[in-house]
Amino acid sequence: MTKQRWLGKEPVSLATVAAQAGVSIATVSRIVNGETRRASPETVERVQKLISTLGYRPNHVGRTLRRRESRIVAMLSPNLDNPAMAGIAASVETALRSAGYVMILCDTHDRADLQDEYLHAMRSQVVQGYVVVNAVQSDGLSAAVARGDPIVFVGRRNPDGGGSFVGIDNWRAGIDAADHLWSRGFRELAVTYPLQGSSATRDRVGGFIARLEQLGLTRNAVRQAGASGLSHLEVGYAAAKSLVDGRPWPQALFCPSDLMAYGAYRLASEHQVQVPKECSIIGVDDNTLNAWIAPWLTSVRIPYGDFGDRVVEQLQVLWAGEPGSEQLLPHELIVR
Amino acid sequence: MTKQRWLGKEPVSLATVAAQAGVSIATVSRIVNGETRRASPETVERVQKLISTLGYRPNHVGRTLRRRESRIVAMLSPNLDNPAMAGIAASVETALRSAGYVMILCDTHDRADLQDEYLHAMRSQVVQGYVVVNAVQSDGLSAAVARGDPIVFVGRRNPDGGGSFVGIDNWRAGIDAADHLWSRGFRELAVTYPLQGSSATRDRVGGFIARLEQLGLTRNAVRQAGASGLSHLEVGYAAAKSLVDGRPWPQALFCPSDLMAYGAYRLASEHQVQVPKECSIIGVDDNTLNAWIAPWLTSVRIPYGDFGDRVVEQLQVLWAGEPGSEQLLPHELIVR
DNA sequence: GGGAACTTGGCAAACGTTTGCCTAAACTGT
DNA sequence: ACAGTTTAGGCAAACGTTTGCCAAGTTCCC
Repeated sequence: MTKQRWLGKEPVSLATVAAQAGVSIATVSRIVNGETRRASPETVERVQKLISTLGYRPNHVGRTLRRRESRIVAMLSPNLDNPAMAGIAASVETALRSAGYVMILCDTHDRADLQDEYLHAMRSQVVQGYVVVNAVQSDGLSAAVARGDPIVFVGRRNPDGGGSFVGIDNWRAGIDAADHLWSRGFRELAVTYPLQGSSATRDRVGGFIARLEQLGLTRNAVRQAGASGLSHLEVGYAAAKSLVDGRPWPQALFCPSDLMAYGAYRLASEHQVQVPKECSIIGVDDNTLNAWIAPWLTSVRIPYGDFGDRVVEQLQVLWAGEPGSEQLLPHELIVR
Repeated sequence: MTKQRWLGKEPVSLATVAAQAGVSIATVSRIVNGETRRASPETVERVQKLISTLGYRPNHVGRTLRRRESRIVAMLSPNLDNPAMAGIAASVETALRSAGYVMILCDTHDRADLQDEYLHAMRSQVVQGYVVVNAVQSDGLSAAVARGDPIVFVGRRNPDGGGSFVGIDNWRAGIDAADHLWSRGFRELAVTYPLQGSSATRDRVGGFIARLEQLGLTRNAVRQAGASGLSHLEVGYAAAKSLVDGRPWPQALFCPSDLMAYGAYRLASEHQVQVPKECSIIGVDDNTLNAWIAPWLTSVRIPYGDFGDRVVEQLQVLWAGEPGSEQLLPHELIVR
């Protein structure tokens, strides 16, 4: 009794409308779905009036069971606290909505077990597709891919390879960062990275170093330091610490994410090192807040706001039974 | 054919398992739900083995239709891009998950029409409850409240009054900010606010001004400026601009949100005004990033990470048929 | 040995939709 | 007038579960 009060006092269904209108459920269903040719104009009008006065709304659960499509898409994201992830979530949500879908959001905390748990749970919910941001390797994911479930990978590629992907050319982003610093005349360079890095951060760092070698720096001339930790903020701080431990700060430091750059910045502040005067820091993401409170940071802007549309495009491709593709969006170096 | 490939090649249902096991659907259903006393130990084992080898997972849609509970909760939030909102979303998601629910996330962009559209859509999805962050007044919302739908309001109270609420004592937060600045000896004070402000920001500003009057400042001694705009970042910038237009900067400035404080900070930077040396800025929220890149900002910390548990508590109260209550969480002034 | 109680499990009705098929009645053309 | 077509709408099966009720068979107690 009290348990189902959430349904409203009057769970008005097709049957309710049909009874009031004196027609069959089938007829009401057809009218609801716009198939007006199967009923006389008077019937249609009578039923439509009743629908609006009774406030009838099709029950999606019944519809899903019958039609076998839920219009629900699951998004699995690691830590939503990361502004970049939140940006992706917002963008995808908006794009899905305008395509008539709703999004179930799952925070995997970057853990393989939680990712699997969610993948299972979402399958139970009969979701129509998955958007997996920064996927980690896991059995459940491999199984879903093998099953042919429609999955769009965002940020990181499918750990098992293949499939739909939306992101940027991370290697190229690293190259662009290197070119920028080089053209400014910096030669004492350093890079920090997360130890349990994903393909995305690895590529950024890889591109950065490879480019510098191409430009004439020896591999050892580029100082490198990794660290591990929960958040990129802490990773950036710790990595920077081990980088400058007892040594002078480099002229410029490349961090494969803005959060890591923030971590490095904190250490620089503690060391009274001025950014960017004494040490330039360059990150990746270009968080919205940078323009307001971190103008000292140069960053490779990733157009997260454009991800949503591409993700939905890819989902539609997969739903059509065609193979997905890689969508690389343009990034842009922002200097303030 | 291709259309339903997402279901997997073998949509294994109770019927599948039952057929293989040579028992009825009912028996399998009972075993799945742990009602083992209704079958012989051998049957139970045989069925359970089959369940795991076939990879059977209960279909939530069928279950929802029958049981009339979807274990889905809808969260309506304005702009997820705001780190505070993202923090709430993350916290609520985690709390819901550990209570066995999943969350559908809807970004209302602070628009009444979108809020209504989502409320309708979620009702169709037969969600079991709603978490509405910074609700705006709308017909659909009033209707949902009147219907007795379980709704927990977060951040802003129910515009129509009453109901469950999770948030902080905003008036008190304003008071605390005033006390802090006063105790530091500042007497030339100012405050900015959004023109189309919510009850939350109004209360913060109201408490701030009321306290200063109590302390002996006349109302006119507190400089005030409002502005409107899409984002609090821009509002903060514009309000600060109109505040200092041709006049000296105050000793301290209260902004009812961190984002507004960031906006004011940008203007201060453009005016070569040092923060906090020449002008102290105090915000509300205490964004995680403050410790890393905005140590100049004093802020009233809102424990967003604790919101999730309280929200779920309130939902459970509502589901039990009891009236919800107001949950005011403790805030804390953070000075760096 | 006979009723009571328990064990094991099946039947079938719901939950709200959608949709292929059927059927009358009305209309059309010749 | 009669066959053929169109119109208007109902029937019932399915989608995957859950669960109240019923029915045999077994055990137990006196």
